[in-house]
Amino acid sequence: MAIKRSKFPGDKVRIKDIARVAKVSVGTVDRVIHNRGGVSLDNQQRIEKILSRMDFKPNKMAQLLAIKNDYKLAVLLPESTYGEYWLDVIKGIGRAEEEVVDFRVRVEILQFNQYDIASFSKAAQELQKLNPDGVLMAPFFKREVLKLTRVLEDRNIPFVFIDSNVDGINSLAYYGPRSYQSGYVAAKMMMSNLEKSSTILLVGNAVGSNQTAKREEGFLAYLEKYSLEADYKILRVDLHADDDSRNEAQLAELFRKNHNIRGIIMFNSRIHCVADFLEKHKLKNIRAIGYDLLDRNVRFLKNGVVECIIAQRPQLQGYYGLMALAKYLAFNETVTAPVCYMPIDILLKENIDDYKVYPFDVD
Amino acid sequence: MAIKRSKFPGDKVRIKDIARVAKVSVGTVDRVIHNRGGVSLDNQQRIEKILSRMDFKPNKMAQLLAIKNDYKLAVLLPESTYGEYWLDVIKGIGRAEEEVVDFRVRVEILQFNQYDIASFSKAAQELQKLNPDGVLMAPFFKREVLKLTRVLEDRNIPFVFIDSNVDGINSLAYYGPRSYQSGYVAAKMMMSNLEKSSTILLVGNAVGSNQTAKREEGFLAYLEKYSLEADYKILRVDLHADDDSRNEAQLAELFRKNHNIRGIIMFNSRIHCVADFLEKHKLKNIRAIGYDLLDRNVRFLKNGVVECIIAQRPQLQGYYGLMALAKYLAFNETVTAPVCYMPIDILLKENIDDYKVYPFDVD
DNA sequence: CTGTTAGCGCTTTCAT
DNA sequence: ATGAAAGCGCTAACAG
Repeated sequence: MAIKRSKFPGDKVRIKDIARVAKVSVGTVDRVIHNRGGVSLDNQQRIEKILSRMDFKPNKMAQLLAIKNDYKLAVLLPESTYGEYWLDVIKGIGRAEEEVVDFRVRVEILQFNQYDIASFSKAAQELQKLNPDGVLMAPFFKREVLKLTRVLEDRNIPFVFIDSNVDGINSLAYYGPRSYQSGYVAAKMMMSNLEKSSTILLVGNAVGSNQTAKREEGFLAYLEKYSLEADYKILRVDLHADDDSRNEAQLAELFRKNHNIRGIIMFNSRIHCVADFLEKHKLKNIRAIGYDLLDRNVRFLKNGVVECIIAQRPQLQGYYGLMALAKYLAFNETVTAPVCYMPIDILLKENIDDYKVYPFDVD
Repeated sequence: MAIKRSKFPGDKVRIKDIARVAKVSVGTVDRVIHNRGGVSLDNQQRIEKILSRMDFKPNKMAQLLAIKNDYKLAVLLPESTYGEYWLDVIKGIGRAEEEVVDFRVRVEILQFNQYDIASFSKAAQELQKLNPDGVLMAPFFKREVLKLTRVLEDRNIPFVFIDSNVDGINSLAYYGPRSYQSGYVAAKMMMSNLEKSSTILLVGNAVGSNQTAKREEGFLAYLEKYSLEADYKILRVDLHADDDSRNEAQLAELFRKNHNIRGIIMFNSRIHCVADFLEKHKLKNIRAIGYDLLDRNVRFLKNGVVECIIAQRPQLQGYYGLMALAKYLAFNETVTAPVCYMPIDILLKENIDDYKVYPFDVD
């Protein structure tokens, strides 16, 4: 299909125009635009006035063409060993990178083991050696994070948090969930029409992350708010990240001892483990609710073993995080939403099919 | 905060490099890159090979700086008289426009009365006079749409549909909801724990749009699928777009005659009318479900009068629609997802607060 | 058919 | 403190 074009309306005001009006050279105008100094106070002020009067907006193309520097962004994330959650985050980062690669922004990804402080420190070291122009990170291990951000602040390197926020640190932006609130939502989904005096099983992390803990808090807060604790029996158990057979034994034991389990909520992303168990033992009529759209979770959502999954847009977190840095650095744009919480998405069998966030994605 | 920069790695291959390798001038290379013809077959093929071997990627900045044309996109949408739904669409368009305005893409918005064919035709006429390079439209009035798209196809002007799709038309892309499915989801939300043998009130459009009809179909399909029709009494009524007092009378009448109404689903975006009524008459314990996050609807969601709102990302539709055109025209990018259905978002009192789609939005 | 060249708007260096 | 001019990579008009 041939592409038609219309003439460009020559309305934009250029540096040259400013220079002509101010009766100075483009060089001088450029100096005041960028506060490079070396301009007489008189000229300085006069040109500034003209600049704003004529509403000068630099042409980004020309700017980027003329500038010879590029921006190196470092990304610090957990490895994606335990489910593809972090892969989704990286996908979003990749999409953002594509959009800004033409603006001389490059991205380097560093990963660490989310259960191993030392690996975080090591990655943080590497990051410092990279000497990036900006950093995007998931702040695991508060102490280490503080150490790192202090260095970054010293070097005037801006950084953005995703996944969870750290109080008292002046980051450029935070894009992530409100875990407490998402636990609250999960409770709502769990409790609507759950048979009274039945048992609800809460499953947590053996390793214990801040995020799952907060979700649980939110969940319990809902029960309390609507005074539901008395009507149900609440059971609590921790499962391990990798020991499947042990987990299965644990679940079997629980179900043997409790015949009235009607609801299971898993606060981390491994509801599929529970679903595996339920499916294998043909346990029906149990409402399973979990987090994060891992493929295995989605499968169980679609076949009805899992009732509901709460999601928090991992892709979007990565995308927005990187874009915030890129816009801040390459476009000199201020970040208008320094703190932005991800929507708490409620996914059911019935609405999972149309749930995609990026139509321009490759897959 | 001072911005640090690292050196740009001089890795990019330029037209000049290709020319040197091929022992021709940049002009010739440019000709084959753009298939402008006038190149000997020999050179043509040789240069093409070198181009791909050296993985030449044009520098967009330079390109956009050199090109003097701009792209004029026309947008054809309903007026936003009846609630701010279309304002949200426009907001998304505005955001997209901002992102591409530096790439010489301008946007002109034309609006019509969605209840008046003639106004659509008139707007379509204007649009043709504009002679845009691309068109984004909400295809109301199938017949008229066909007329318009035929003209556009004749002139090789690409167009994108949002809000609803038109079968048998070869649009560049479609971004919108699956209304049937969203009705199905609404039914799920309605029926979970709804008291048996109670009455459900379905409210439709007096004017009747395709979209509301499809939502209703989906809703009923759910009831049928789970054989719920027998357990409930289904009542149906149409309300009018603007006649508030008449609507109120109608509702009052219905409630007088039916004392067991426990659920109300409104298939258009005016659940707030129903909510007004419920609030005024202090009718509690009735599950009201509706569509679209108009401010008035959200208010009732937050205060608990409305239980659930189904939303379909109007902003995103506008944003993606415009971006698809812009990328196609200004960036020569193919549209990877010609048909993309919007997520069916389930909003409750508990998750409405974090529901925003654009962290970079002004508001 | 092919090469040359003058921009596009901005940055930056080098004189003055 | 200021101006002139050489690019950045690409396009397009013009000359051969």
